[in-house]
Parts: sequence; structure tokens; C-alpha cells
Amino acid sequence: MKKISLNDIAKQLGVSKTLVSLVLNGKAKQHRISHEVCNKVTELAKELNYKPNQIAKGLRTGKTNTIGLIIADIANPFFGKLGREIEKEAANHGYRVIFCSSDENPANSQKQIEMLQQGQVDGFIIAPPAGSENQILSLKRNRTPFVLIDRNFPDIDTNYIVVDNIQAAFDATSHLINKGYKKIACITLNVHLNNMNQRVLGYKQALIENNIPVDEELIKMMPFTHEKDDIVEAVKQLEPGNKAKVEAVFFATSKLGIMGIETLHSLGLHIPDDIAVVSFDDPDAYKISQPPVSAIAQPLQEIGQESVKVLLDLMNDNQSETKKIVLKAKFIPRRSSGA
Amino acid sequence: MKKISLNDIAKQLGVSKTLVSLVLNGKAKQHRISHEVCNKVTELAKELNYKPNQIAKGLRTGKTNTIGLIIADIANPFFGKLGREIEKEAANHGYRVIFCSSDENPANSQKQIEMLQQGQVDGFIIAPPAGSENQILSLKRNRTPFVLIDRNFPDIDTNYIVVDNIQAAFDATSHLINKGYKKIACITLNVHLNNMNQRVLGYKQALIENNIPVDEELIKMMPFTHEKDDIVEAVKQLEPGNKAKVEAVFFATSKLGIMGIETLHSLGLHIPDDIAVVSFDDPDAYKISQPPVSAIAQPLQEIGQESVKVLLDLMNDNQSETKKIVLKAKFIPRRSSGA
DNA sequence: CTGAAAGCGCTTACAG
DNA sequence: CTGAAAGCGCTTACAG
Repeated sequence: MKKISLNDIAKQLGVSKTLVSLVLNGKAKQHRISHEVCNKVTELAKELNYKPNQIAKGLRTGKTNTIGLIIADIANPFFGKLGREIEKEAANHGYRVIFCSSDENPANSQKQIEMLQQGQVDGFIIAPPAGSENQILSLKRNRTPFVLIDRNFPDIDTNYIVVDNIQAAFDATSHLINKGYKKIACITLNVHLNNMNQRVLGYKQALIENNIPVDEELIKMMPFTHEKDDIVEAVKQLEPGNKAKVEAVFFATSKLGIMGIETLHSLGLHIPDDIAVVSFDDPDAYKISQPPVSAIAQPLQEIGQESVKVLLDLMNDNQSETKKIVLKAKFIPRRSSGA
Repeated sequence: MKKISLNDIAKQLGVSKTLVSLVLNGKAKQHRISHEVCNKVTELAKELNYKPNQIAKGLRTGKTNTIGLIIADIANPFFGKLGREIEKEAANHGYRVIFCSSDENPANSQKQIEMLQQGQVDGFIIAPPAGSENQILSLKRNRTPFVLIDRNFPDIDTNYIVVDNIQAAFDATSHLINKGYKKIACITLNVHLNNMNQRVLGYKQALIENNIPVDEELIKMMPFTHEKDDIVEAVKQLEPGNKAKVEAVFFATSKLGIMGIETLHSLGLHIPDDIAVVSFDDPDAYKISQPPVSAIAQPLQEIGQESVKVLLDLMNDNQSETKKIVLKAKFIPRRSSGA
């Protein structure tokens, strides 16, 4: 079954490709093409199950109706859910999306961006890894439409959709303080991403506002590629009885939280009696965990929808004013913090 | 910064496009192009940061180096992790992947396949929803390369990579029986997918082999779009004390399991004392759950790698013999079933 | 060793 | 109202 082309239809009907193209693209009226011809074309196209070749169309028009999405890891439920929202919103507008996982490695995102820039994609939605500033600047120079999500570079003027990380971390930490916890640890990633910095900042601000001294020893930075062992080590250092008694811990990502909670359990510690827990992000795991884990839920649907919308505006209007959108993340107290 | 093309290079060097194309595609030797010219071309290409337009290349060669992946839902951690493996293996071979979530709805997968068949993709990896047999047959008729994953249609001769669902379900159920449980419920999806049927079959076979009568009342079928309420209802019907005392439950998917366990907890039931639990698939949630959940882990990396390899073979060789690969899934006993 | 030309399947001025 | 022609950026016989 050979693919049929515009030409096939044109020949069978004894008309020109131009005509067929015009009709099939809904420009019949505008070009005052006769009703009769119009119908003939539409019918035969349907009969032959004609599907325009998007590659040819793309070459000609310079549009591919495809979005490149670069995130840290599609296997991470946070990005999985976010990716799904983006896919959904894109599909609503007739766009498909190519997924790329960078593993927070700028060399990877570089390769992925270069690969997709070779005419494969009309624009990008990117969660840029630390150290990818030059890539983002290069996209700006090329005038490639793109929008950042999850994190952004404060020094670079770009479109972005993020959440208020400071506020969210502040809320979660304040909640712990209100519950009477004072020795509160923070486990975060040691990557230079502004969202991570902000989470630590919010944590510190809550302490300071409540006259609790910030103890840098209680802030543990994990490499992004952290393995179980790293977490075990960090958690052990925080273990109650070891030096100062730690009463609670704030995990800055759900991946850290999941591994950390697993470790706490395996050390025989009880949550929240021995140590209270709150975490950024709200994967399913936190709902079935016993006790359920207090978490900061990001508005994934809104982030997904907005990022696609902003990108589409950009690709169509080529507007110059950058859109900087900061959404609220919601803290959900559960039993892991005595709620 | 305008994109630069083959022509730009050719003009600047005063040679033909043919020459440039040949050199850049590594066919210089084969066409005995002089070393000198060869170097000039390579250097200028690098200097101008020339990137061939893949769309143009695709139109000419009929190859896009893109794979279409159709799964139920990328937000589901099982498919998220599987998708990541596929993305990785594809990237290793220079392929990108377009992700589509069908939500197990054949109308969706139909639309997605049609969309991607318009020249956008060289082949498909598909987890076909129930009722999509005609789409698969149509792909066969078109001679579109594709491979099925996670489930297949026994009546259609296709390439596929699946796990031995019967064996895995049998193992998990046998484990429960060995632990002394007799009244074992099964919560599954009411979709007509052979992998789901096989999971129930394995469950039944284990019962029969141990002389435990199969009680159809203990097999609950949920719609794929199940909400919390459906699970609550089903679990309540199984609640110990309600009619026959149910001692254990086998969840046929992790999505069912996660919701089910959440429900058991909220009903105040203790796992495994009040009711033991085993589940197909092994999301992170099961590891931090208290108690950790006994689970059937599928070999995601192998499924991902094999599916890409089989597809690539197909696209290159157009070989006729179908590859049917059945991998083993591994049961991991944890404390939720008294392990 | 190198180049002119055709063509992949479209869209879009342009002309009539 | 309709068609011939150019061209998007490549690759690949073909010819010399």
C-alpha cells in the first residue's frame, strides 16, 4: 500500500496540485474555487484516505508541529506527570512532543538541543541543568522559541514557568516549627540550580523568622546522581543521639525523600515519633506511606498548560516581551509531621 | 543568525553541493574525492557550525530517525521508567522518540498512529490498548515497522516483547499460599488485554494447584479509569468480617495497588496482620511503604532495549520472521505478605 | 575526481 | 476560478 500524494489526487481528477492543496487546506473560499471542484477533491481525498506528508510540509513551511521537551528524567514521577500535562496540552493544539532526559547533565542537554535544532522542532520546553547557561543564551541568539520550566537562570532574561520555591519551603519548615520541632535538618541536591537554592533559602528564612539559629551542619548536599549509600550516610549523620538530636527533616526533592524515608525505616526509626518528615513534591508514594508524608504539591497541570501556551504564543507571534510566571505550590500536612 | 545550508558551503568554496554532501556523509573515499577538497569542506563546515537539516534529509531519504512510542500513560511510573529505557536505547542508535499516551483508549491510539504515520516516524513501539486490533493489522498491511510491548494480540502474528505474566502471577499467589493464606482476593482491570487476563490466570492456577477453590466473588474488575471511589468500594467488599474473611489480596497493577493500599490504611486495616498484600509491578512507593510491599518487578531495561533493537532490525533489514520475546518477571517478597 | 540535474511532497506567489 | 513554476534543503543516479 503505497502512500498517496497530492499529485495522485490531482492526476486522478485532472486538476493541478495547487488546487488540491488549496482545497485541502481550507483555502477554497479565499481563492473562490468552485463548489463542485471543491467537493470532488474532498471526496476523493477521503476515499483514498489521503494524509499529507508532514515532512514535506515541514520542509516547505518551516513548521514541524513538534515541540522538544528536555527534562531531567522522564522516569522521575515528578517529570513524568509534568510531561504528561505538556503532552496533553500540546496535543490539544495539534503538536507532538519529543522527550529527552538530560539527567541534569549539561553535555546531554547540549547534544539534545543541537539534535532537535536541525529542523526537527519548532520550539523547546526546557528544565535547564546547572551549567547550561550558554545553551540558553545560544537559543536566544538564534531566536529559537523556548520556555524554561521548573528552574531558570536569574541572570538571563527568558520566558519561564516556575513555582515560588522560597514560599513553599518556608511554609513546610514553618509548619514543622509550629509543631514544636526546632532541630530541623535539610537534605538537598548540591547542584547549582536556583530552585534548589531557593528551597534551602525558604527553609532558612523560616528558621530565622522563628529565632532558631541556622546550623549549616544540618544542611546536607547530595550529588544529583546520589545513590542509596549517600543518603544512608547523610541520614545516619542526622540520626537522633548522634551529636545534636535532630527532630525533623525537610527533603528538597521527592527522590531524596523516598530514599531518605526508606533509610529511616531501615534504621528502625519511627516517623514522626523519632523524626518528623516533610518533603518537596508529592508523588503517589507519599500517600500510601505509613504514615503518609507531608508534602509540597506543585501545580503540575498549570505548569504544563502554561508552558505550552507561552511557547505557542512565542512561535506564532514572535512577541518580544518575556513571560515570567511564578505559581504557588501548596503544602499538604500529613501524619509524617504530626499533622 | 540564519541557518546555513549545504549550498552556502558549496558557494563559499566554489564547489558543488554534491561534493559537499558526499564529503559530509563520509562518502569521500568511496567517490575518491581529493584529500585537499575533502579537508576544505570539513573545516568550513565545522567553522560555520553546519548542521544538516534533518527534515530535508528525511524528505529525500524517507528516514526520520524518529520512533513513535505509544503507551498507556507516561505519568504512570511503570511506563515512565520503561519510556526512559526506550529513550536511552534509541538515543544510543541516533534515534529520538515521540511519546504518546493513549489512556488505554483505542480512539486515542488510532489518532496518534495516524498522526505519526504522516511521514514523521520510521517505526513504532506500541503498548496497544484493548480494541486496537484493527490498527495493528493496518500497520502490518502498510508494512510499517512496529513492535508491541507489555501486551500483544495472540491472534495477530507480530513482533512483541512481553513478560511471562502467568508465571509471575502464579509465583506471587503461590507465595501467599505458602505463607498460609487461603482466602485470596484479586483486584484487576476489566480491560480485555491479554496481559491482564494472564495475571488472573496465573492467580487462578496457583489456587487450583493448591486445591483452593476459585471464588469468582473475590475477583474484582475495575475500569481502567478507576477512581479512588471504585477501589474503596471493591476493597470494602473484601473487608474482613464482611461475609467471608479475606486474608490476602493480589493487585494486578501498581496503580490499583497504590490506591488499594491507601484505602486499606484509611479503613484502619493493618498490613499484613489484617490483610496481606502482593502486587504486580514495583514502583518506588512499594519500597518506602510501611510495611514494604511484596511485588513483581518487570525487567524494564531489557524490555526497553530489546524493543528498540527489534524495531531497528526491522527498519533496516525488513526481515520477515517475527520476533516474539517473553521475559521473566521477578517476584520480590517483602513484609506486606509476611515475608 | 567533480558537477548538473532530478526529485522527495508539499505551498505559494504569480500570471492569466 | 485555475495552473505552471519555483523552491524548501537535501541525496543520488548519471555523465564526463
